Amino acid sequence: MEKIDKMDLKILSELQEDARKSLREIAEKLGVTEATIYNRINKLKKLGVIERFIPVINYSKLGYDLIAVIGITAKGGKVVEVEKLLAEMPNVTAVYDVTGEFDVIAVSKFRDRDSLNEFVKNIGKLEFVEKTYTMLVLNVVKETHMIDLSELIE
Amino acid sequence: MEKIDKMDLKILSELQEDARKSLREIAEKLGVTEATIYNRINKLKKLGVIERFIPVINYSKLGYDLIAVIGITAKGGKVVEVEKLLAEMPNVTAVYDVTGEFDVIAVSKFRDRDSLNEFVKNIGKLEFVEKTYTMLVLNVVKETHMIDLSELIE
DNA sequence: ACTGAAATTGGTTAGTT
DNA sequence: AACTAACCAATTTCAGT
Repeated sequence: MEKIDKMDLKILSELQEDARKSLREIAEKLGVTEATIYNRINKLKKLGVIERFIPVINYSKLGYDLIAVIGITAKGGKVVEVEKLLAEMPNVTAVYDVTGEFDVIAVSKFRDRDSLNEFVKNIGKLEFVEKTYTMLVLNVVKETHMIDLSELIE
Repeated sequence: MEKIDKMDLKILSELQEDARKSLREIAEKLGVTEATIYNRINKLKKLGVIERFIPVINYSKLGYDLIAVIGITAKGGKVVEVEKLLAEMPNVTAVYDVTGEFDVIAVSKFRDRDSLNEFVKNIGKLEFVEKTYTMLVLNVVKETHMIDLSELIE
């Protein structure tokens, strides 16, 4: 399909600042018309570069105060099965297949200690799970979900 | 103004589906007027429940194909300094202060092996860093940045 | 707090260069 | 691929309840 140029990256960068920013505002800033921005954003969605638009919610303010990073080792060759099970769980926000001591790293958020404990115990009991290593998050220092694109623009 | 009720959670849930969804659409779905949705969203922003709106970008399609989860141990009492340095780095998307073998877990994304190698080496050289453990991400199984709020709504 | 309507601003489409 | 221009839709404000 089509190629991503600097105008596209600039639009992405504007949306990173505020995804509800109006097309008109972006257009003015980048010196093109609204229709151009409109078409470019549609192109980026079609290409799958923009997957969706989401609110960044402070889940802590909704009571989700407990975060755990969990390392999991699967029983021989069963990594994919374990990952699938983890990915289905609504409290799990990230599942990474990784190299090293663990096969999988999962990030999960809970409203109370009981839910977290139950979750960890259940994972440990899963048929294909060899061992788990739970790291309780004491403080979220950074969580942007984004990469600064400025190095690609100039 | 203060407390978060079920209407607020329903609005958040609608925005999780699509943060650029129009106030009119949300209003119709929830059986109230646009102005109500408008005021509620502003309340949620003011309360810090909604921090911002962002596009979910497929960074892999922009060339950021290398992801690493890095465990870091800081030298005696210097955890905060290490975290601060990590948080300042543009390629680092998450920094968690954790319990266990490591003091800090960082997630970072790169465009090439050299950048990643350089990054890991630089971290290892930092004054306050005792040791690092790099887990290369082979596959992103899940990365939603969101928690399903339905358990709080009904 | 919510509504309803007015005023303002934004999104979308078609046609043109 | 981007612009103009028109049209329609959505956002924001505010008086009234």
